[in-house]
Amino acid sequence: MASPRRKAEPAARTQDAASALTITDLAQEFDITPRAIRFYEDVGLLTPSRAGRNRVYSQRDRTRLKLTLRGKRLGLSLQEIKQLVDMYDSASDTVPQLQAFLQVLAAHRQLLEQQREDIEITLAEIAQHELRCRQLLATPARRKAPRAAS
Amino acid sequence: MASPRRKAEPAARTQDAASALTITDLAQEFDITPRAIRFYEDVGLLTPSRAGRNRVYSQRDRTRLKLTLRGKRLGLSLQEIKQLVDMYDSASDTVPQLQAFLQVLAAHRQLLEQQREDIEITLAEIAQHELRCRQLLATPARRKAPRAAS
DNA sequence: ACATTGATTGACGTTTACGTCAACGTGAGC
DNA sequence: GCTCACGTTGACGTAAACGTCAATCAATGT
Repeated sequence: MASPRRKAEPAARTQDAASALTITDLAQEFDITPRAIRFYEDVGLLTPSRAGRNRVYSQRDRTRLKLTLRGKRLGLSLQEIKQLVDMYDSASDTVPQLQAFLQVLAAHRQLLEQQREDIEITLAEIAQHELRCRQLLATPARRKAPRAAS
Repeated sequence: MASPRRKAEPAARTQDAASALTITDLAQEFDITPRAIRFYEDVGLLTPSRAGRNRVYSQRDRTRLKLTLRGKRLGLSLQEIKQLVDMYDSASDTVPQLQAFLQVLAAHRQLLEQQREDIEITLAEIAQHELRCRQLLATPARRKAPRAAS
């Protein structure tokens, strides 16, 4: 309980050394549970190497995790996220592959543009409501006047 | 099968007449199933009146449904949506209520602003990828050149 | 009168995205 | 040698958001 108990790094076994991350490193950095990270691995979003039994995460994994969480904030399913992220570092080279690629990109772009519009509208409405609230709070306490707006 | 089979509208029983909507009306308009609409009612998002056993939806219900679906596109849960939508037409009048109101609005605004940022970033990346794809497709068929980018 | 069409009410099933718990291994430090 | 914190592997549980029946009822066309 007293000693810092750092994980000693056995002289960089096979990996890059410096960029090696444990599962709790990632969990803490992104404020999620190890369970979630393992689940993302099951889905195929992460593919950590192993040091014995333990998972070792590279910077590539870290990036993919970051993208994953961003996708989640946008309401995408893990499958959709995988589609995107896989393409991000696959760099296909055949013509039909590239065309399919473009299809998926276009679909996602449309979705995102729709979302952006929804967000703008909602933000505008929220601003309206905030304004009204503040005005009501600013009025000198006229209690309960259920009049219709003029 | 030949006759249009419209639902005759029994001389506007108790409601506004013109704005009366059936569940399938709504379902078709918003391209969802009646089941989903009933589910939204269970959650408390919709409160249709009844014509006998059948549900009758007002324009208010229609609006709330529209807001609901917009919320869903933004990845909000039905509970979160209910929070927002309920406030939209509740117009509380006590000071603590208004302050709580503002709290919820601020929270949602923050969430939406985060999302907007995520979307901008993702759209930018997608644009990048689309560009790269199109450039690859435009190159005069040099098959498989696994060179690193210069 | 009767079949058809549309709506309703349970009730159970399903998918997604993890949470939770148990049992076990394991290197570090005392 | 023992503990102990950290990690792993199942396995099962769960909440959200409906889907999918089945049974039933009600109005309507013919």
